[in-house]
Amino acid sequence: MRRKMVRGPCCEEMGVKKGPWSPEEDEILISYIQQHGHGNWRALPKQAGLLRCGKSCRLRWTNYLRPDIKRGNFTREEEQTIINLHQMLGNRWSAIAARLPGRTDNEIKNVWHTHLKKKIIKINQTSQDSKSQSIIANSECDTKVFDISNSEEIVTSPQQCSSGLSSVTDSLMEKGILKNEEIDYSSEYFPRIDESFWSEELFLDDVNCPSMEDENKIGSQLPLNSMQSSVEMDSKIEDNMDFWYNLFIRAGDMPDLPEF
DNA sequence: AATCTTGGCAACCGCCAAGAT
DNA sequence: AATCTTGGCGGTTGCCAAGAT
Repeated sequence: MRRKMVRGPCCEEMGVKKGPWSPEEDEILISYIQQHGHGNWRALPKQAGLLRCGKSCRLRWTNYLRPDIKRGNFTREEEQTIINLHQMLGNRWSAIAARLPGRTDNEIKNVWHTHLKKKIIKINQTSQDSKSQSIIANSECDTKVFDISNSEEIVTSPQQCSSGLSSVTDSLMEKGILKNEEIDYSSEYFPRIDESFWSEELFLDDVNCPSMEDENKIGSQLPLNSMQSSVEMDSKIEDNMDFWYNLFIRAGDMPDLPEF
């Protein structure tokens, strides 16, 4: 019988330090990597003279010490990008981070859980009140709502998307991913994040939500509207990741929104 | 002023996939 | 082919500061 390999925690060794990094440790790690590169993370702490496990060193470097890390608050554009990409990819933080230069998956995950999710849930709850038959109302009002398998419409407004949408869908149709009859281009399928999303007060009476019937009509091939949980769908999105991302870049002519 | 609660974030844990042996 | 090692990822935890009571 084949046994599953199990590895113990990487920091089992005695004397290995855990918890927050001190400035001195940071300095040692930076200095070592600048001189030698990181090479083998497991061997690094010993060679650098750090009482840390390799994994801890790698995490500290990739999430905090790397020179190309961008610190500070996320811009609205970055937040919008996260929302859009999360809509496409679900909780695949590293894939999302790859589209946000200088931001780490950990940071994006944190900002999602602490800021963005709350805003969207607030919208979702308000939408539930006003649109009982909508897709959103059909979703459970907890964090699962935003799983790729069950996420609802969080995309830019029709105005924001319209310029890029037709070329996007054209291309997908060329590739055979999307069929013309599966698409309804009418703007009602694109509930919007408008200025109310970015402010503390939400005015959501006019959030556009597709009905279940509409959703079925659209089918399962349009990632912007109906994220599907299947691996097939997932890979289609992945294959066209740049394409979808470019859509959102093109759709970036958002209205001037107030600062937080 | 002291205590409790909440929110934000850095860091850890466990699992998995890929590459090496 | 089987086993081992490593790096990467996502979920979760725990600490700390700020705000509320």
